[in-house]
Amino acid sequence: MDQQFSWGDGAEGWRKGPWTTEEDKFLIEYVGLHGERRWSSVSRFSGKNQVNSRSLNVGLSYTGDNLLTYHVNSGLNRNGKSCRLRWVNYLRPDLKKGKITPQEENVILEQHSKFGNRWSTIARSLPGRTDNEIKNYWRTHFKDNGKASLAQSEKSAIRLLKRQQFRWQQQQQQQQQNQVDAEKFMSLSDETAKRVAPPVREEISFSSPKSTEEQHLLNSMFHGVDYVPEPSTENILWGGLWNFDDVHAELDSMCAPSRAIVQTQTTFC
DNA sequence: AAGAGCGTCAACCGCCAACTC
DNA sequence: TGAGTTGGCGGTTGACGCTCT
Repeated sequence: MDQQFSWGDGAEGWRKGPWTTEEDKFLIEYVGLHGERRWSSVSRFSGKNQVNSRSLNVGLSYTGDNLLTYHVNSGLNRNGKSCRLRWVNYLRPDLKKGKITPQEENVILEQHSKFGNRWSTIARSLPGRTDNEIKNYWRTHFKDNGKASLAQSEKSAIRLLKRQQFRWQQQQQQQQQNQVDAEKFMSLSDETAKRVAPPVREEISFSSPKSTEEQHLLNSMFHGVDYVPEPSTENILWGGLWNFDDVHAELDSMCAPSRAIVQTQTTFC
């Protein structure tokens, strides 16, 4: 959280830099009441949770004499553009988090060949994906493909594959652990069910939804729908990434186990 | 072990079109 | 009708974490 101090305030007094969970909460509350418009008035809006809202704009600034100035305002001390961007790219409940799937990758390639760098146009073909996300994806995966040497592509691919295999192993371990836990829980549940009070909805701590699960939790908050985790599509992506024609044979053999995983996951989905 | 390099992504900037008064 | 405001868009930057050398 100390990052916010390094970014400091903008020339016009607007706060810049990473958003805090409180600011997110405030913005969500604002959009819930006023809809996705009048972004510039977010800064003047005071939420119903006045205590928390006030705490949003507690800022510390360095004055130059080893003094930290403490200032409190009402409203969200962000400019309209920043608010809109945060909402559109991160807080919108219909956002789809997680990796770009091969299908989406194909759409991006297809649309980019039609429209070029018109990211917002491309994004309309991919519900739940933002122009920023697509832009970043394109830059990361395709932009320099023409320039990149084969050796670099291979190195990059090997590195990515290793990382993916590592993650998959971790996922498997986690699943096994979850299964063990679930079995333990089930064996205990019969005994405890009689003693436990009616299920209490666990309070969601409001943090930035970094993961798909967190994003779904946010969706639940908006729509009152219970969150049901979807099977991970992360591995499926690799089917798409490995479509490059010039991938070395060595990589091919390395991919074999990974492809088996992809197959399994695909049938699961 | 440590620094360099790379990938990823959130956020900012500047421009421009649409809207409002 | 023109000036000011607002919102949308594409480009760019910077931080962070991971991998490589």
